[in-house]
Amino acid sequence: MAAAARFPKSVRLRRRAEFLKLQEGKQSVQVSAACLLALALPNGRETARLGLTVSSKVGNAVTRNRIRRHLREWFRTHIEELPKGHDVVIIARSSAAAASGEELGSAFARAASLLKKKVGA
RNA sequence: GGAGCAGCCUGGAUGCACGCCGGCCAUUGCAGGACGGGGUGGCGGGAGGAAAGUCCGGGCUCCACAGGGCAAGGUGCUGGCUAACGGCCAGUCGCAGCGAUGCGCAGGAAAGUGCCACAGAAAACAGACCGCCUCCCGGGCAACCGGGCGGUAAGGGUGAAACGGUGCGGUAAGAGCGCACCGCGCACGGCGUGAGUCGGGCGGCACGGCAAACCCCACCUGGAGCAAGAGCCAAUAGGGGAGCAUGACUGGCCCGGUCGCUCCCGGGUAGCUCGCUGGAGCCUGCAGGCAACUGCAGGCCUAGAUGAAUGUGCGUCGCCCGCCGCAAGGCGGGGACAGGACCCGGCUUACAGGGCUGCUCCGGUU
RNA sequence: GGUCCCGUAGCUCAGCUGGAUAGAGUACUGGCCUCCGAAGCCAGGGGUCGCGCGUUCGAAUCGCGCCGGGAUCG
Repeated sequence: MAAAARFPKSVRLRRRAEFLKLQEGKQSVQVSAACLLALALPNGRETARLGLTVSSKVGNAVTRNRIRRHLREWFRTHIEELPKGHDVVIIARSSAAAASGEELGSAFARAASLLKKKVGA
């Protein structure tokens, strides 16, 4: 199971066009959980891919990095809870600045289960 | 011991597991082979004193190689340091403080223009409202009153500021009218590279303030920015329509220079690589200098990402706080400001806690 | 990386250039009007002029340094 807990570049969104496809595409599934906003869209691959959006309105660079790293850590350890073969974009709201690492993880978990339900249904 | 001033340093340490970024080596396999990309393994590397704000200065790159004039902007006591600076060091002067020290856009107001509300007679070539005084005329016994020609600016009151201040002499009353001291100005001499300072002398006072008002003087500045710019890259097109050519571009304008230009349709502007980290570099020693800093010698290599890495979890030790305990100790909690994006030199701002050095004042003891 | 703007009463703004009264609308309070309310009329309260330092006799205004908010270009 070591391979499942890794986070190489192949499971990340790395192009602006890929983000825009989810944010502006009408086919993407949208879900809200606590301080997070989640978007999902089938990507034609076997695994899920993650993209994170934490704008400068959330906080300074240290705060944004902390949020990004916690969300990435949860994705790395819980990738099987996400819908397979989908690109997932997580957008942090400004309230995420006050959330702890555990709160961010549980928010991500709720968003993931909601997404799975919506996509599977 | 207390109060304070200045400068500097530090910004937790360490173990295990799972990860991330890039480097080197090995291996696998796509491939005819190499290069290159992918997978796997090993080795060692991976945020700051401010990385921040973007307030200045430079390197570097490109532009029509930056030439002249005007304009615009900046700097502004002196000397030095520096690649350069609005920075730093050492001094001068002024202000604050008992002091150590701190702060200061600190040139020019007899080049010109402008402004100085209210109050006050008058606010900047001076003049005279209430006053003071000699003389003359009139009245009155007189004290004095009224008027006039003059002389004054001491006193009054206003103001932030009233054309040197205080004292003595002097005078009809007064006045730098004269003298002493202080202030101011001028030239001279000593010291200093200089800003200045010290000294004695002379002048009788002229020159109100504001230049963080316009301005004058001296000095400085070409523009844009690594999304600069270059390569893979060969074409950088070519076509149709309309308009202007007294046109357009080059940093604002002119000279100078360059070219046809602009708009619409259509097409394209994707991606990767380089730039990209070895540099005004860091450490140590010696030498010069009050210092900033510089020179020489030796040693060292210390992030290079690009939807953007340096993380998460569990421990141990150390620091701080609270509670329990006589104590050893136990339990719980806390650990700031903040994250590279081409690179340096400064400035400014934020910051839990800890440490070092020098100095000042006050008190006590010997 | 570059450039620009704003901050004044609870809210929206003027005053700043060219220095000397801090004002307007709205909201709030009280009164008048009305049977009551709205509208209208009258009166009143409410201001560290974002912060600090400076220049000046005097600073919302001028200078410098910050803080906060926003816009824009590539």
